[in-house]
Amino acid sequence: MVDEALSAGAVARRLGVAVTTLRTWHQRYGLGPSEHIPGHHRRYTPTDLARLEIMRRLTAEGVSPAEAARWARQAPEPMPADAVARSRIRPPGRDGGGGTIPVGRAGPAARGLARAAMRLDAAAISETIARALTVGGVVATWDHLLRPVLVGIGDRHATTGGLIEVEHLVSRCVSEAFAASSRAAAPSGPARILLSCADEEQHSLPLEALGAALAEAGLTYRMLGARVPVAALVEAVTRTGPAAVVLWSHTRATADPTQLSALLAAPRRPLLVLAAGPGWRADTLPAGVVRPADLAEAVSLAVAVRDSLDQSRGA
Amino acid sequence: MVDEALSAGAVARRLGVAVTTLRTWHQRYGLGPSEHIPGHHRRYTPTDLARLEIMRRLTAEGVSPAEAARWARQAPEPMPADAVARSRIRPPGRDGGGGTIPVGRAGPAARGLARAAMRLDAAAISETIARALTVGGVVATWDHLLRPVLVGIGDRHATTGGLIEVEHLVSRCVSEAFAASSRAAAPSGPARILLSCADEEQHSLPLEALGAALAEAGLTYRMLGARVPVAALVEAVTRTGPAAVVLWSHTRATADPTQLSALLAAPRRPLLVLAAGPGWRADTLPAGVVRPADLAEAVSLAVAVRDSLDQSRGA
DNA sequence: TACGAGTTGCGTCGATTGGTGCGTCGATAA
DNA sequence: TTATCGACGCACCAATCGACGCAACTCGTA
Repeated sequence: MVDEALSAGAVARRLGVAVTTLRTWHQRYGLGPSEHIPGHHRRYTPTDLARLEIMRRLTAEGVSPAEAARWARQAPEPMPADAVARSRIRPPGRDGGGGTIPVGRAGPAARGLARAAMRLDAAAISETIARALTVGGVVATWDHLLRPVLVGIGDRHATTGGLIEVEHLVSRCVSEAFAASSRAAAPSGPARILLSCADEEQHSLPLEALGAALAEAGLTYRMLGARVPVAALVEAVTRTGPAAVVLWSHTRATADPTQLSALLAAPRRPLLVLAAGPGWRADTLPAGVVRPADLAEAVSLAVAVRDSLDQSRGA
Repeated sequence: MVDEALSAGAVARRLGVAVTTLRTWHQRYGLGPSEHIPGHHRRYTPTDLARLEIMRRLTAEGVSPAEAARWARQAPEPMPADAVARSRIRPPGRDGGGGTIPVGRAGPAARGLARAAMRLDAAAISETIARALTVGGVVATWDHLLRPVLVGIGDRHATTGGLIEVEHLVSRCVSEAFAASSRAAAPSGPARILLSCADEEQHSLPLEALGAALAEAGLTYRMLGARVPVAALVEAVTRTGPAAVVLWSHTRATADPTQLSALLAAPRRPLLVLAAGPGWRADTLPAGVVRPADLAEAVSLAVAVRDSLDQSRGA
């Protein structure tokens, strides 16, 4: 009594791909039900499903679909994922498809992440990010994995108008991963760095990346989050007296230099004010504000502030 | 005990189906009298009748007959459909206590959390929440600790206009805590529950609480997050075919019943559609939508859907 | 830098399959 | 005598089938 014979639709739903894709995988790669009479409906046994699961996992790791299919086809038992991840060089094989996210030459990991995102596979997304974080650290993960994928999703969303769910899901997973990373390497001591988004700015992911990078570098910080009004920001500065403040602006619309001036004029003026993000324009920044080019520079600036503080205190 | 043995015709008349259909249901789905000698007449006990009632109600709601039969067959005592029907009648509505600052009577932990929040002390906030989660679980923590504090902050913000940075910081810490909690008790298996905010709805914290509670209960879910347009939601539903969908609306402005109707009209209609949050109005909800009163009820409803398989053919 | 070739996911279309409710028929239990 | 039984078959409809094509991404080449 094997009631586990899943239909094509059920399997597609479980994997997160379209039904037509299942058919394509069957006829292109031979990844179909073990017994299938042409013309009749496909009935996937648990074994067939396991094969497809392998296919799903490998593609989520960035392996070319053709290659993944070859592996899945002759896979008597679940294979170690390490061996796969280790072989970074992909055999010649292009990639694409209507529902993919452009990641350029950001590497197979980014490609896999994009695929997992498209099928709303939160588990695979989180796993990929977590692995990248432990292997390459926060800065590298952000620059070479997360940012390309996020930019790709953003571009696609800007042109087609869709993919909003994908964007939200990925953002959430990234946020969670950063939070977990920060928590794992959480240093102690007073927080002397304040991270905040500009007023009306709702993209906080880059700031969270910075926070995770700071935690990784042994720095403590305070994160105010998105959409912080100037009054609230100044209020927080005067109350906590941070050594450095990072203000993130993603677009020009939220990059009001007045906010930076307000920071510089605050009662307890921070040693360092960083205007981070592509929103700021160099020629409109008030004097005394530093504009880091990328995540790495922001981190090194923060580290420098910490060192100078330690030195001045003679600790 | 055997005094009420109904004949096939009586049962058929009571259910509103043909007699032959009863026979069909017996031999196709095993939904027959508990003791039946082949060739003899069927005698339905009240228990058998209850099973058939479940079958009828589920199919009337649009559930696939095979699936409905599976529910009805393996229904010991607590029937999900019963819970569903019962929840239609709203239990005595408990609005979150009309006081100005409800934190006061929410216990010392809430008071301490509020104080840490005013201090912008992220570490203390996170620690308090984490301890509450491990001690009392997700539901209790949400109801007795987090919600009072969040409501209190929200009220303050509504009247004074300040505290935005506090609100953000606490939200972020809560979000992180839920993420960590979900990750710690992360079950495996295909996600059969979809969590999403209504269109334009940007409060996702309650949904994250629900997610954490589901993970705690051993359920997997998919979280779409805030501000999900109807099109994206329907797209995700048709793509992943969840058994249940929870749509959160915090305020009336975001509670458009059209979104629920769109869910019910989706190609692969979910078994259960939950309209969660104070935004929804009971009298405007389309038929077939359940409105849980609180977090605990939402969790129990989701648990009821757990064991459902999505294949439409029985053993 | 631009462009064509190879890859790949998936939408669309007309035809078919398979699940479902129920009517019918000869035989049988009540 | 009547209601029901088991078996068979039919009509309806959603899901799926196979085939085809589109769009988009990558990469090699000019």
